[in-house]
Amino acid sequence: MKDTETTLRGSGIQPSAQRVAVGDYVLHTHEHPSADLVWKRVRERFPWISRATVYNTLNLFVDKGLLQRLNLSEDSVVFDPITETHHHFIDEKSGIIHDVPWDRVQVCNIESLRDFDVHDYQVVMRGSVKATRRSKH
Amino acid sequence: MKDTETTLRGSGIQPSAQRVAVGDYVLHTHEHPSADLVWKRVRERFPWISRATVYNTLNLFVDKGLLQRLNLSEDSVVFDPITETHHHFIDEKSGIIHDVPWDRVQVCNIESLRDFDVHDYQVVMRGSVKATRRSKH
DNA sequence: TCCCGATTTAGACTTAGTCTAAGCGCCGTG
DNA sequence: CACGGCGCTTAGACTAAGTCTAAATCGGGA
Repeated sequence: MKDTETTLRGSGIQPSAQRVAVGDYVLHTHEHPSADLVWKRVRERFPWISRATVYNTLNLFVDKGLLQRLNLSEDSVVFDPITETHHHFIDEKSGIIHDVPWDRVQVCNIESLRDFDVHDYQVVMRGSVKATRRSKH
Repeated sequence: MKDTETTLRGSGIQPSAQRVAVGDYVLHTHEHPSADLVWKRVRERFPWISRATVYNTLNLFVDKGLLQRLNLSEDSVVFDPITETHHHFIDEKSGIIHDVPWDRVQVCNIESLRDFDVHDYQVVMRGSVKATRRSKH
């Protein structure tokens, strides 16, 4: 796992103890945490960190392109480290979000839309996880 | 435009003056309103309606399948009358959501996902609206 | 008409997130 | 080493969106 401090510098972010603590967790997780979950996770190691700092840091990471803010399911805004583009599948029962690799589905005719200049897109799927599915962790 | 009262009965909802007022607006709009915008619009005709009633009614409509709750863009939960499935395009500048007809783009290989049972999906696009676009209204 | 369950209401409460003002810490300079 | 300044962090107040509660009201069937 790449050194978080290096990653931050590479994106023009001045590292600090708090920012590295947030980055250590949120830039390497697959659990699609909400902002408050990030706060909780980071406090496990840095109990003194404040809520405002976590929010500021997450917003900073989003601005600098290290993190993506996702608004996929009800009642939750969620963060996802940016590695490569991918799709999302939401388990309707649990609300858990799974990543779907970019090349597993294809979207056609995006470029034929006359009215829109599409910079970015993804497929959002909802449904249930098949019983045979093994846990990803 | 189909009679709102009939639509409500058809979905097993007991009509009331307030519910019809909310339905008259929200079941026929294309402006993808937030809950508070619905409240504002409905109050233009029924100034005495309360916030709680609007929220209750919207939730009821969602439960009964008349309305879809969309979480597409930052800081907004938005309602969309359910007519037929369609995709969404979000103007990155204004945040305005546009409907994209279902057959304008195609998604392939959804059924090849071994781990998931997909009940429902859509393509969410972001970008800018081309200058030549005529207003839809 | 009366009654009972369903609906509506105002406002308190909760939750997620932002803002503000003060304090702290780190770094370069003299 | 002391100083000064800027940027980071902090606690807590504030805001906005939405839910909950308890009381009042409505409306349809016996």
